[in-house]
Amino acid sequence: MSLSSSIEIVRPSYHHGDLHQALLDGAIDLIADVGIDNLSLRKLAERVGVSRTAPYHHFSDKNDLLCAIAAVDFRSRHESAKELFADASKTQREKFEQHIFRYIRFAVDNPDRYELMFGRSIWRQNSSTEELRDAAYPFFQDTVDMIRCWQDCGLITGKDALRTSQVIWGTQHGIAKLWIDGIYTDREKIEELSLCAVEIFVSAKG
Amino acid sequence: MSLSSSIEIVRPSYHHGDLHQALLDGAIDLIADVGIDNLSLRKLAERVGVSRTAPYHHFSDKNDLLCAIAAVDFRSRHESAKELFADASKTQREKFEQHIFRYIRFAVDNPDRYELMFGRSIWRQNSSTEELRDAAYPFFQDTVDMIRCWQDCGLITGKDALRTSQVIWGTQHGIAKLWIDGIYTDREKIEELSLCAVEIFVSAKG
DNA sequence: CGCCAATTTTGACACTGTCAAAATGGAATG
DNA sequence: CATTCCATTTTGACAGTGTCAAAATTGGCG
Repeated sequence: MSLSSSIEIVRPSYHHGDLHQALLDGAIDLIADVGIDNLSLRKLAERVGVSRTAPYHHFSDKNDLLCAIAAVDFRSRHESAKELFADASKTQREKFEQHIFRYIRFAVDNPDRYELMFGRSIWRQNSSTEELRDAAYPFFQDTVDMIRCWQDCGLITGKDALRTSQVIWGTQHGIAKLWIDGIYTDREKIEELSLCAVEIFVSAKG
Repeated sequence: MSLSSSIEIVRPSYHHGDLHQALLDGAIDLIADVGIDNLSLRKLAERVGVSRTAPYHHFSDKNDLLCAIAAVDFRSRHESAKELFADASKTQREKFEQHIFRYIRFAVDNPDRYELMFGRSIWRQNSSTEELRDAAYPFFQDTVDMIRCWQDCGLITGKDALRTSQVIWGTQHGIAKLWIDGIYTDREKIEELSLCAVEIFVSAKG
């Protein structure tokens, strides 16, 4: 309302500039450094320059923080998928192939972030935050709609849109997970593997 | 060598009867009780009736113990798969469907055991034990051979045996993981989902 | 200025995996 | 039988974790 308020940067919090955001940024940095398994709230607090328990006034517990980080990536993936689907310069077949490739490539290139997004810790037994679900479910829903469209135009099998979509999602997820968890080790062959999957789904029109 | 030795039960260890085996058995019990995430060596030691650090003389660390438990299940799954494949009373199509169904059903019915077998903790960054690899790799290899056979008899697509096998494995693993990790929640539809996957792979013969 | 409430810190607790050193007890040897 | 030996087990300890309760700080508002 005063003159100064229109110039000053808004400070949603008091002592720290914006500890909430700083924690999210710091967490992503820290995960990149030490991996998702070695992420601890204490290390994060130290990196941000704050005491051990300060984060608990912005996130109810560790799970809450993890959900918030994952939500950021879900929104980003959703945007990427929508952008791909709206690209008029590509054929439907190219879009479907890219859909499969991008998903797996993101997971393989960002194993810790993917592990967080789809790992059991944030989803198991109703521990998912409302914010997380609000970010993830529309992403899932839009993916089903995309698959349905590719069925309607005869690119892939048309028996049941939801089930087919879930099978394809499972395939992407499974390939990504097997590599991330270190069971399947041959990274150079991931693209070849993705292509094999695409061909199976495209050829399955009966 | 003496008379008594032929009657007495063999005791491979000294103080405890067979702590090594008791730890393996106790761990499986404990996992069933508290879940894989809440399994701790201290709780395990207490349940077996031994002090905190006793297990360290039979397993070099926690990872070593986890690998040993997983190895037991890998051998068991391998036997089950071989038995199915050798069943002469079933058609190849029935065997393939059962192959998919059994895998996913085992995972869904024993989420903690499956999580241990295929979770990142025991496979990531060369932390897998030689015993674990000796149990798991032959299982993987035989699975590829089975898929190759189903390709040869024209049941499923025949482009590349190894890649196709990996895609199918990925699909099974992905569906199982999405359910276990709590992302896909509808358990009653798991069978329907499995069947949808089977039909896609079977119809994909081009 | 002084109060208030949001924010942060300090202290503490129970729990984890794991190392080092001490204790134990069965087995072999004299 | 007594003694020594060594695998086995225990005790003690340490660093690290998530998280709660209470105290302290700090900025905004009346």
